[in-house]
Amino acid sequence: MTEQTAGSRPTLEAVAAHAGVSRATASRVVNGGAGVRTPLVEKVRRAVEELGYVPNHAARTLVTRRNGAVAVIIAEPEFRVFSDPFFEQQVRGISRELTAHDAQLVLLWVEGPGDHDRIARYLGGGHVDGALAFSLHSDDALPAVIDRARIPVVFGGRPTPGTAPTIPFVDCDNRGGAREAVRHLVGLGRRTIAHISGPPDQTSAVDRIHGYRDVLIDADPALVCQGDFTEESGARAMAELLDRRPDVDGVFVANDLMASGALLTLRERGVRVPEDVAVVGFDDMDSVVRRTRPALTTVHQDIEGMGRLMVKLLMRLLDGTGPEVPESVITPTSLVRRASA
Amino acid sequence: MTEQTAGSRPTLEAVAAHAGVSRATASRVVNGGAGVRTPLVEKVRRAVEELGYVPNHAARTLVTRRNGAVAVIIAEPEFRVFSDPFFEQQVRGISRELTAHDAQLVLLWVEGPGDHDRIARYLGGGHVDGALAFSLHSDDALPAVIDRARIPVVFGGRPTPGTAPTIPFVDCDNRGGAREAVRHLVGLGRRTIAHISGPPDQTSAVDRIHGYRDVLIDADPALVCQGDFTEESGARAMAELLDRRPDVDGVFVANDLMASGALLTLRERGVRVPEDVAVVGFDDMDSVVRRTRPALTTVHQDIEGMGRLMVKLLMRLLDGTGPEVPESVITPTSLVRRASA
DNA sequence: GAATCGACTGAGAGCGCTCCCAGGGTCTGA
DNA sequence: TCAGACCCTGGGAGCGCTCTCAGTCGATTC
Repeated sequence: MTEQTAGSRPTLEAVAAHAGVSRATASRVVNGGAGVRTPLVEKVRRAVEELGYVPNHAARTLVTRRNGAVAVIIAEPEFRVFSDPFFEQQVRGISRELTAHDAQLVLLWVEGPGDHDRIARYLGGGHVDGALAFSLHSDDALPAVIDRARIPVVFGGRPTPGTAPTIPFVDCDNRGGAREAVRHLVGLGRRTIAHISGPPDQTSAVDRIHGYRDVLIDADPALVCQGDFTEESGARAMAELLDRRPDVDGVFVANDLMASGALLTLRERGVRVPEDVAVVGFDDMDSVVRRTRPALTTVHQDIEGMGRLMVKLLMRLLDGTGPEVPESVITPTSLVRRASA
Repeated sequence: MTEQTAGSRPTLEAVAAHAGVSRATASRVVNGGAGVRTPLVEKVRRAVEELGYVPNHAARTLVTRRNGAVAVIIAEPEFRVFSDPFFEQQVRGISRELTAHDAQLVLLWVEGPGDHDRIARYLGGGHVDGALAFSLHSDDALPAVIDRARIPVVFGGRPTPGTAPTIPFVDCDNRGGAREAVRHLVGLGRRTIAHISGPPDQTSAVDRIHGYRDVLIDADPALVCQGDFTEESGARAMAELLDRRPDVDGVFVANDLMASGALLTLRERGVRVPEDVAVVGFDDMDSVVRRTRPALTTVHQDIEGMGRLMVKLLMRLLDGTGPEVPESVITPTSLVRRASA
């Protein structure tokens, strides 16, 4: 019996032969060695080492029905989602946690509805044990596509109500964070507090408005101006707000990027921050916060931690541990006080 | 949700039975249907449809020894490689081309030397057919790790000489592009042309200096000032250059980001661009070029195309088509003339 | 009309691994 | 010293698919 076939990699069979044990025993050792006597474990380990044995992943998956890979679905309906620092941090958290679980990250990049079929086929094809996706817009058909694949999925961000009710998600406490931001402004003695909101088809934006309204129940509707989460839109919204209500003395902006834009407008108009108008952002995005003048007071969320949490939730789903449909997780936010408010 | 086969998914066997053919015939149809009579093809197709059959990837891989996945190795020895627009574009190109080849992208995120073992094991474990990696710094041990895995690999960017001699790469014509940039400055009648270079442990930076020297053989060494590819370093280098040689009337900067910094310094010092000093960058990075004043003349490279090319090269390696060791590809660059030179 | 040929089809042998189950060895208690 | 209990170990049966190879069947040719 030849031990090592030239060319191809050694198999478990070869390791077993080399160690003088059966394939079953070799397999046990390779998978942790529980229930195998120490001397045999040693022998097998040595054989593995000497032969440079690496388990064949496909063969293992075929019988275990587990392949140790998780898909991360990144949809790019618009400009540069991928290089968004928010995404980067979340994906990093996911990657780290996945590594800790010895699972692999398979990137599924969706460029449009034309890809949905491909994605569905892939997810359904048993290539991955589960998937992580990000809920973006309410008109996105992706959640439905993913749902159809019938594999465990966890969302990053709360999906639009009704889109995917059975899928657990991880989101930060957008509403609570917004409330805290607004209360902080109130606590500072501000009387006329405006809100620059994000696009209404994203739940995070909607939740943040709700948080604002929770505190300021009777606020003048003219005090809410909508942006689209970009810096320019924040600048524009701030200008409009200033025109509508020159008496504004506090602004809660739905994200840091727009807050940065708002700060620019305020400076241009000669409005002092925080003396005349106090500004609070949301996200505590490092790359933005570092460069605003004055330093931005904002609502911090642990983005990387949310990524890790998504993986943990998914792993629980895969293990079958915990409740059948694990409840979603809302992570806490905290206000970071800097100079702008 | 719907009923569908309780528990496990239908197998080829089931499809065959449903269609009244053998497993072999069903397999042929699923894999293109060549050599099967039309009525049978129809029958099998219908069975596949009705049963919602999806091939089991692991089983297929087990016998074909091909798994249709390619690893993209992203090393992050420093701050935010991932959200770098350069990377984003390249990865997008890779992703698109991979999809066109029906292959899957597996992301391998390397966070440090501690991960090397994991990566090596993964690459060697038959999880992927090949790998794509980016050569970053000369002191990086990653190329060696990858080389040891003995699977087809293609690099993005030329590796440091001696690191991985047998691995093909895709790089743009850094030297030629640099030469064109400098010649353009010469053609503009500039006499004292400086160069702001990148970090010397990256081949792209080295090649660009070489290109500069190719044209300006006798240039004063004081005309070359080193940066680290960041905007700030470009600003600093420009300041130093101005101090050393106030008579400078042209600068070739090794990348756009540093060029943007240089432009800032020039403006601060009241030096007119391009009247007093003409500036040429490198990369034609959209996000940078769009915001410089004046608009930056720069050397364009097709980054997404390079990503696609990496995949094409790898596919050729996997197919066994073409030469045993395919030669690397150097993509052309082109000068984009804008206002700064 | 029979022989030859070519085009399809299907049976069966694995790919490399895990896991069930029976059998053998060892250890303990009487 | 021997039976019974308990551990280990190894044989063997697949996991679902591809692929070779032999066999079938209709068509073509003389």
